[in-house]
Amino acid sequence: MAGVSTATVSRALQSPDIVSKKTRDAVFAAVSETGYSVNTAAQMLRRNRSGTILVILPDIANPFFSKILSGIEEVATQANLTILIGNTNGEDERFANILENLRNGRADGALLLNGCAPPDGLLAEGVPVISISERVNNSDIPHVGTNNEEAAYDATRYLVSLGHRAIAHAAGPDGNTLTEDRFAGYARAMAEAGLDDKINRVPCGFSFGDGQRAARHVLAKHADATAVFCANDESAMGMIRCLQDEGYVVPDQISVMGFDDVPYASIFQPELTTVHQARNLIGKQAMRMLLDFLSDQPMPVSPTFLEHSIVVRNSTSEPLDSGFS
Amino acid sequence: MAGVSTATVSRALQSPDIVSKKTRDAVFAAVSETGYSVNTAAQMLRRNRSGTILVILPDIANPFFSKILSGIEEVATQANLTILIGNTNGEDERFANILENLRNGRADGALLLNGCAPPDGLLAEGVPVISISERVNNSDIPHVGTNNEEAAYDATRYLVSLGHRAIAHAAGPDGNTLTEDRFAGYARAMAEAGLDDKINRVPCGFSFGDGQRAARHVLAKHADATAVFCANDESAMGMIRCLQDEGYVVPDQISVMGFDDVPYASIFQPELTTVHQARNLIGKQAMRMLLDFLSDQPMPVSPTFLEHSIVVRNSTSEPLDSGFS
DNA sequence: GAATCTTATGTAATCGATTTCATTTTGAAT
DNA sequence: ATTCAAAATGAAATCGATTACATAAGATTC
Repeated sequence: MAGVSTATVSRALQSPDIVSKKTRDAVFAAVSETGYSVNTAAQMLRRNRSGTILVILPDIANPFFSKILSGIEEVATQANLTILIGNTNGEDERFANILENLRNGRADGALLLNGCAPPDGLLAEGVPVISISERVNNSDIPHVGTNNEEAAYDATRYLVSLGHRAIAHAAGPDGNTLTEDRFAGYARAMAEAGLDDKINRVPCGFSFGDGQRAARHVLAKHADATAVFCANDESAMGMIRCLQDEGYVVPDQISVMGFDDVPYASIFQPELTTVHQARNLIGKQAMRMLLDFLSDQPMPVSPTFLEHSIVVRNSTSEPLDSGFS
Repeated sequence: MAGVSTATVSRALQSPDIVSKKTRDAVFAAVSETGYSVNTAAQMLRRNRSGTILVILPDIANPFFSKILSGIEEVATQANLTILIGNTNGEDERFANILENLRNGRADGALLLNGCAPPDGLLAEGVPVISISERVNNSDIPHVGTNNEEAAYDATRYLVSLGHRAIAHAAGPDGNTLTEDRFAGYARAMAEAGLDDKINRVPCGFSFGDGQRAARHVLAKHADATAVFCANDESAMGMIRCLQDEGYVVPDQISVMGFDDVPYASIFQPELTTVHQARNLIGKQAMRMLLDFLSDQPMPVSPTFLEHSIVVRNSTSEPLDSGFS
């Protein structure tokens, strides 16, 4: 004890400026002497704040999320907030359990990366939540991410500008807003180029294996395609690998484009042409918005979109005149 | 309120069996009616337990850690524990901040995946800690992982068994126990095969770029090498890519072997021959041990090693008689 | 039916930090 | 030196769940 009351200790630690220099020094000295550390539980209880925000994602191992996470962490750390990561694994029960953290006070707010609306009643009243990357359908949850429709439009236009006409789209999993947004952008660009009759939506998915399967589908049903725009990078790599296994040369005979620009996109052979998302910035921006909510700032109603860009590498080129044969 | 005291509510929720069926039902009814949720802060304060364990790792984005994490999570979830992830980014300051969670009561114990000893005094007294994967030098922290010396020995023996003689080792970063253990296993296998004079430790690192740089080193200084055993998969991929860029064919002219068996090892071309670590089991085992500590079981003194295995894919083959030229 | 033992519940203290309110100290102004 | 405002501190209530202890209700035995 430094000869002062606990009240003064608390003040010295939380708002050093309202305490006289003399006692402040005494308190800090005692703190470092004893190795005292504020008890978080008591603080949480009294303040009715946990100083923690919950990040909910479907799969921690997915490299797509890692940069977003770093962005979130950066801002959270600056603001002295802890982040608690909840891995849903795509399971509703896990999701529900994770949301419990908002009701029992373990977290003050949440960032939602799994694109699922919290079931009715599971979301505590007035708890700030922001969705990232994947919009949540039919909900008024504020959103931060990439304008997927626009980005897919740009990607498709790029392929068109190379001279491609028969461009297929390997779409993501059904019931996912990313899938719909990206398909819409693709379809718009195709229509605008007068290629309505070339619009081909190939059912695919987001995994490497999905891409391989979709490649066989393309070869079987759309053999005239000279380019495929895939819903994400992983499926694009699967698509390419399967095409190569079948003896096709990418991009000479068929161009393949991805979406996301994951770290591996530039290591894969051929290096992947793709749509770059500003993942770090998305994370930062979302976290900043959540901070605003936590200090009772008003919520924006329209989604916040961050810049995307087309990254041209070696998986796309001008088509052979005849298409591949 | 269900007509009972708060004490009874607490009992009904925490140990349903010591409460009469009638009141138990009444309490549960009231709970689901009101959507009541136990306040974690108060519970933590009173119990002097957070029900949280801290997982400290250097880089959340590293795919090597993801499977370990899933294993940890599985066991933790079963035991009704929350896991808090701390990302050090390799920075000491971050590390210190993260350890603070053990002293302020936010977490009850920790799993250490960064291979760094907690600085003196920063580790709260009597807090259980287990190191995973990377041993912590000069410390008595219990350990769970792969026997790296043995695994590297097995890997090297596999290359020897293919007929290789001039086998270089691209070692990991200095000052890392993994680096030393793996080099030791390599050296032991080489010596045992009468190849002491062929032992070549090439400075490398764990990243793709490190592997590329090390490849140039090998070409420049050890042109007789017919095989390279790399410290991990990522550097092995970099090594292969650089060799390919220089016009060599892997594995025909030179074999390259990795370590870890990360997800990408089987997608990379050529598919990577590597050492598989039971990462999920390692995570599970470590978490189980931590649970034991938390319930005052004694700690094991010797490290717990889980099975590893050699996964043969396409980046290794028998050497050309003459080595590459 | 009384005595005894079990089981179920309530009362009240407790965990540790924060904060309102009251009190004391300091400093400035006259 | 006196007065008054401002600044610094302390006392005590509070957050919500748990639990030792006390008491009440119920079951069991004779």
